[in-house]
Amino acid sequence: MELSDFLLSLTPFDTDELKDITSHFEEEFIPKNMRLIEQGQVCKKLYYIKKGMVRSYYLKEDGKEITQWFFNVGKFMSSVDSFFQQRPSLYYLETLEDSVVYSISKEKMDLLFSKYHKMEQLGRLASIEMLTKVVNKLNAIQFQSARERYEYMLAEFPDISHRVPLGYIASYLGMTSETLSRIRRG
Amino acid sequence: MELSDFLLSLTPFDTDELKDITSHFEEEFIPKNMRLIEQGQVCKKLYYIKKGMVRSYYLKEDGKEITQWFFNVGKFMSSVDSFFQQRPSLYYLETLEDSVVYSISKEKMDLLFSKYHKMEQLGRLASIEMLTKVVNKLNAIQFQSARERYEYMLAEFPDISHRVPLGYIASYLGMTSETLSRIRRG
DNA sequence: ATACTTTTTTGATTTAGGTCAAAGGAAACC
DNA sequence: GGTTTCCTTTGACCTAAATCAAAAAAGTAT
Repeated sequence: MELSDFLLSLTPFDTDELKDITSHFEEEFIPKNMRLIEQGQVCKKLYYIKKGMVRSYYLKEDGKEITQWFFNVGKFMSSVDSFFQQRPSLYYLETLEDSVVYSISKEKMDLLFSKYHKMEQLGRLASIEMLTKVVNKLNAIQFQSARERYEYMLAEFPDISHRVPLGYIASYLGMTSETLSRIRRG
Repeated sequence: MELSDFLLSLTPFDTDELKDITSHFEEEFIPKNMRLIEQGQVCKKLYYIKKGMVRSYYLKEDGKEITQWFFNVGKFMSSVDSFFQQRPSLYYLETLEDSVVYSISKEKMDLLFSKYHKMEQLGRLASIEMLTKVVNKLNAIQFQSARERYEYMLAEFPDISHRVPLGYIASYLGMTSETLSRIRRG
């Protein structure tokens, strides 16, 4: 989906507004397995994913990677609290495929927020949408068996489940690769 | 904290705006153990907690209550996606103590959102704050031992941890009452 | 205070899923 | 094409936490 269509799906901008807003984004081509931001850095950009896929992850004390979220085509993506509060990111962001994204800096985003009332609305709606999804995952993780969690994943991200390494999905679901492998076997 | 101070802490409203906004809220006194909304109902109000405490919970298939969140004094509280999307709530909301809240209907809230650009901003900031907290909990739950999860709880809600029944906290943390009791023993 | 209900604690037992280790398979690289 | 490295699968074993059950403690109501 094009950025402008995505924006329209959340808030009824008129053509001029849309043109102005999208002009603040920059297109970037990012190859597979590139980091967009490092743990500890302040996240400077918010991204819209035009093509490809991205994950956020962090390292546990023992050095193990924990995948925290998958960001699919047609969504905003960032290390959210790092971007909005401009503090060090707890996560890495990394492309899982060759990707095309539109990026915008915090300064430009703030400018759009203050210029357009509707842009604030969009920000609010997008945040609530994200909040709903995270709460969903939390419920899935909190009291379900490993198998049920995998089924939640299949329902929530059907396309992703077979496009990324098993180990990433396992840690996203709070289980080991071995367990997920056994679940998939049946 | 008074509602107006809370609003000011997020967004710099001027006095007239603040007066108008707070006038749309209604004060309500709600005794302990009252339900503010039922699972399956559309949530009609957003609340600010002036005094007291509230929890959200849902019932698993086997009838067990799972506490999903604790809402403390000085915060907004609602069945968020039910309120904003006006669809059936997945949760109950129930007071844990005699409480005083300020409530506002969806219609009035939408009116304020469209009247004041800054109100949208406030909505966005409050959503992101909530999002950050839920993500925190998710990380705690996803890969930590029962004991570590309890320690997260002590850090995040120090005041709550000893004010509500142990069973509520246990299910909030994704463990049984027995396990939490053993953890507390030492 | 007394009886009744609900919550918490404690102990014994079970089990889902983790850990460790090693073998197959797939990608990536020269 | 053949190494090398990484990823996934499989098996054996172990452990944290669940379940079951029953006693103790704390609340609530009469």
